[in-house]
Amino acid sequence: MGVADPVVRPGPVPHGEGPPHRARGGERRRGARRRHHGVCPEVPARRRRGRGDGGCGVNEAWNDLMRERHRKIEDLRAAGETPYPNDQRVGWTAAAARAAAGTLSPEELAGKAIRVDIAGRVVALRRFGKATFLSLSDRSGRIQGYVKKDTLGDAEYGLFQKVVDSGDLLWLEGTLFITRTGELTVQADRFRVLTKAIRPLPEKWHGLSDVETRYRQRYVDLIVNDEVREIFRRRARIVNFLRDYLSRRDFLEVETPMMQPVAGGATARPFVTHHNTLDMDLYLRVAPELYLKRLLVGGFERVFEINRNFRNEGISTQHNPEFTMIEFYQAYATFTDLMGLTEDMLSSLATALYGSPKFSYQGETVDFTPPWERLTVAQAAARYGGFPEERLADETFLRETAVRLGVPDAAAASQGHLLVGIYEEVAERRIAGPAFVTEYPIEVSPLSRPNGARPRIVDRFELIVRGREIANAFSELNDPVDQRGRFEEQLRRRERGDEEAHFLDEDYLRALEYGMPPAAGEGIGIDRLVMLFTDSPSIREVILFPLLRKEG
RNA sequence: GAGCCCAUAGCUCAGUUGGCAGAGCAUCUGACUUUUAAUCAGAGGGCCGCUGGUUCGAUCCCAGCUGGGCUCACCA
Repeated sequence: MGVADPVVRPGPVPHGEGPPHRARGGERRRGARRRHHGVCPEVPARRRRGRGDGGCGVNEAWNDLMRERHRKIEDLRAAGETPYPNDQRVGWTAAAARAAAGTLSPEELAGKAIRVDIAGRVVALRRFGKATFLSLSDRSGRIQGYVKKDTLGDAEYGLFQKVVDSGDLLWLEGTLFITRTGELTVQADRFRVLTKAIRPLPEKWHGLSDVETRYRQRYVDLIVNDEVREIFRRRARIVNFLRDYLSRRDFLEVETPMMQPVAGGATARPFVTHHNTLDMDLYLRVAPELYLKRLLVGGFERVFEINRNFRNEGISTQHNPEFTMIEFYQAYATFTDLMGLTEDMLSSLATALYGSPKFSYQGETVDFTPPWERLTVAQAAARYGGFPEERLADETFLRETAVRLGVPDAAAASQGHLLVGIYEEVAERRIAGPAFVTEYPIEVSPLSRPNGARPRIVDRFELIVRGREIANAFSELNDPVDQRGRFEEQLRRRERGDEEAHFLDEDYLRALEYGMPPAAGEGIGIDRLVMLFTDSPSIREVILFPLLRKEG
């Protein structure tokens, strides 16, 4: 290697000329780092130790902490070890070791001399010269390891001291015992570095709290913040519960296209992508609805899908451009059947998670004990807006109120849009719930079945919990002629500039013409449900990798 | 898209009425064989987000930009 002292010989630097030589104080160090593209980076002389460390192979951008750790990789190699072996089998987990120890007293445990071998991330190290305690974290939890010189031997213990850092992945084999302070511990007589970490872990006490770093480097967040791991474990549990619940009731799980030639099934702006070979524009789906109902036509009378939808709209604590929904459809059922199913499903889920249908969200109690409140859109608007309910049937009143409340496009909107606009403005966010809001106007529900007695409203409900829409369900429109008329109305809206209006899907209409059984369908926002059940204030806390702008 | 707030060491944060940049943890050196935020002594580590402006001098004041957070708008 031998980069002869690269530290700077800056040529004459014209005064007052721009970077990188603006500040004289910083010049030496900066110069050293910057001036050697593609060559071995500079390592302070006192750290070189003539061992081929810190030389070529070391990334220029690495800081001293990382160079130090890279040096330890060379130390490992010098001791005949590889820093990234993949041949180590692991017999135990932390939880298995705990289970094996059970409630044995320290003496009983010592008597049984249980041998275990575990692997995991070193998340804490407490060194005492000739002995070291460490905390090892694996998929099942944490367990303490104890490594000491007279058990390991001088050479092995010396290597351990020299190369093992917090953040490394380590394998230990030894005997279980309980320390004086009562902690179950693996007293190791063998160890092996399974992966040497170059980057240091965040601080042990405050951990990683910078929200941006937590989302961008979720891997670090998951390493150090146990409660974050717990959120995503719980998310998996929730999804499994729902899948199991529906499967047991004879629903078939299916997967339908995420890339669709026509984006349908929801009022939303889609993302557009392109298939090169077919030279065809495709939309990322905004909903699986129209495909799932094609399956009803096909004879799968109960289907569900758990998957992502994509909506090219705003980002907030409630919205991520891609989000997960479960949608399910049941033939020969109506939206009122789905109210019962939803009450049962979600109260059972709450009970599975909390042992009770009651739980706390952001300091408020949510109670999923059935039956849940039912109220109409007009009742909710009247109650929370302080209007007499009769007046909400009067178009002039609706329009004036909507304009006053700042409902978008209130001047031109239909009566139904005005009512829903007012409801959303004054009522939705104030409904504590769980509540089924019903009697949506037909204009805002182009895929729903009209009510038999009152054709201006549809047989639909939204489930509101803590002011947020958690689910949306309706009896499905299966009259192909009516559906074509609804699509055509959506096209007229689109022509008037409504980018969220539905497209007309000819193939879907063709499917309806073959006959779709009467059915009801429901979509539940998984992310929002998980927020509720993990007490998370932001949707980004329950999505592993939320969308962020490109890193600067 | 708009308003408000934030950006300083690997992490968590102080700070400078504008004058060579600070702490704790982490790292390195030394002591230490039942600790768990181990302890003790010493050392190193900074493009103070980026680009300009003002100034003798900017991490600090001003402007623009980038990224993030919250609220609002849109939406589920």
